[in-house]
Amino acid sequence: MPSVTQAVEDYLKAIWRLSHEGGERVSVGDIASELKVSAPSVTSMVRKLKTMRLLNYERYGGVTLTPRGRKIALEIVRHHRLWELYLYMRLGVPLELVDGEAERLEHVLSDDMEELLTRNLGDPTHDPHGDPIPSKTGALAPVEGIALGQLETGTHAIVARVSDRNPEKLRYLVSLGLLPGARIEVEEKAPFRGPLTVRIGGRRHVVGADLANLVIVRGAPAASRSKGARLGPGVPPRSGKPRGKRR
Amino acid sequence: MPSVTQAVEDYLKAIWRLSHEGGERVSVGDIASELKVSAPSVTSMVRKLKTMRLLNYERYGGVTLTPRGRKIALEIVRHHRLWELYLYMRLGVPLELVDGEAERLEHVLSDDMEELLTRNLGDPTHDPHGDPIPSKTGALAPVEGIALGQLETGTHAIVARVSDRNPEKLRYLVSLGLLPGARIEVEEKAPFRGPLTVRIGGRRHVVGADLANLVIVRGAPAASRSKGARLGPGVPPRSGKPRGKRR
DNA sequence: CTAAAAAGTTAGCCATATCTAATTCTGCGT
DNA sequence: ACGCAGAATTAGATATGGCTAACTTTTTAG
Ligand SMILES: [Mn+2]
Ligand SMILES: [Mn+2]
Ligand SMILES: [Mn+2]
Ligand SMILES: [Mn+2]
Repeated sequence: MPSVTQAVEDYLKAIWRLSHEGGERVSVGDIASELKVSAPSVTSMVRKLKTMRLLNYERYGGVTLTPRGRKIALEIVRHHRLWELYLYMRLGVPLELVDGEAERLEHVLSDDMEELLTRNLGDPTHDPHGDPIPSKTGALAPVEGIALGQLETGTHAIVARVSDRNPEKLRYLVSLGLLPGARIEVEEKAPFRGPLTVRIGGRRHVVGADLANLVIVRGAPAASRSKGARLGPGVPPRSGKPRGKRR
Repeated sequence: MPSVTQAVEDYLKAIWRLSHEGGERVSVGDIASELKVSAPSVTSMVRKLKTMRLLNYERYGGVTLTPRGRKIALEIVRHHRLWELYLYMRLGVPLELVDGEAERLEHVLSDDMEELLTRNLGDPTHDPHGDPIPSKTGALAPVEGIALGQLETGTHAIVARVSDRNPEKLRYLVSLGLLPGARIEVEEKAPFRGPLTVRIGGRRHVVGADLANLVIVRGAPAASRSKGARLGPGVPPRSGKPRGKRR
């Protein structure tokens, strides 16, 4: 009987993320901090979601998503990441702002619009932070790679993903040029979780361990020419025609 | 103390429209039908808006917007029309669908995004139906022109505006090519609110009086070169024209 | 093994926004 | 001038989602 409101969508998405994509059990307290609401609010919502058969829940026992709940969560994640990419590529919204904007837009995306967005972006697979975009059917590519902080001195790599949980930190990472597609080399790594000296596009930067662990990298594909270079915003701000005529 | 929620925004926008852009008094009943809610809902909302000093209201006396209320209404109208134009021009959303989409998106547009949208569209002055877009400061160009139904036989004109109140009718008008920028000629007008025979881009159509009054036209600027031709979507959305291909 | 601490739940409120049914105004027609 | 029909308001209820304070269960540490 109850309907899928914006609050319901945000809860399901939060639980999906906290359970590391839908598997593990999630505690009431974690949901509360993730969504910045009180624990009683979570208990009450979680009981409602149970009656809607969107998650499994026993008192004092944490929650897991049902297939139906996961389906809705993935749909919202898809909306979120499509909007992020669109805003970044086509409207030139700064990377550290796209998450906040998408947080509201994700609840406002009709099927028609989703289709148009998808086509306009050429069936994209990843959002501008490097997170995979769930397919319409709910398939989700795995996030491959390891944390920058794990790399040894001398390693070359390409940034695959940057966490967007903290806009401040993301802003700083962006200012270093440490974003998806960037080629990097670890010039030095101090021991005991020490900072890394990283070469990024000509410049050298020292990056603390905490920050370095927000960045996921994958091995550089030999020293060939830039293949995986994710393009920045393609916004020639008032160019009439969106390039490719879709077939 | 109460805040400007989505409901508040929709009420203010409705009142603004019903009062013909903010002047005349509006009755509770009219607001109720416009928003498709019950009269008691309106009474209660209107009392709240009064405490927020967004409108003037006395029991049994109808309402008018205060300057603060009008300011918010215009901001939402601006959002609405910017989104409409953006969706139409850049994403290829069919004209008869943009209003519905914008109805939700209008509540989700940060200042940053509004700025980007505006720039991307080149400081537009009119939405795709031909309605003026309020400026950031609240200035609004007047709607000039007369209803198509008023024209006499033999008149040439250019469509300035098409009402979007009814998606079905709009869809039909679009199929006739009767949209902003179109050059037309009234070939014949039957008396007593009779239908018009109109030449639109090569083709001849018969348009009933009711429909004809949804279309506002202005005089054709001599028979010079097409100046006012409002461009269609910059997106060749997989077909030439936004021929709505509903599922 | 047991007693705090931490986590979670229940109880009771509040705010927002709607509705139906009952009541009260207002303004019009006779 | 008055009564009545229609418009508007009041009364009372429902649904959603959030909060604090108080209580209960589980977990952890000594
Ligand atoms: Mn993201
Ligand atoms: Mn959200
Ligand atoms: Mn419109
Ligand atoms: Mn709206």
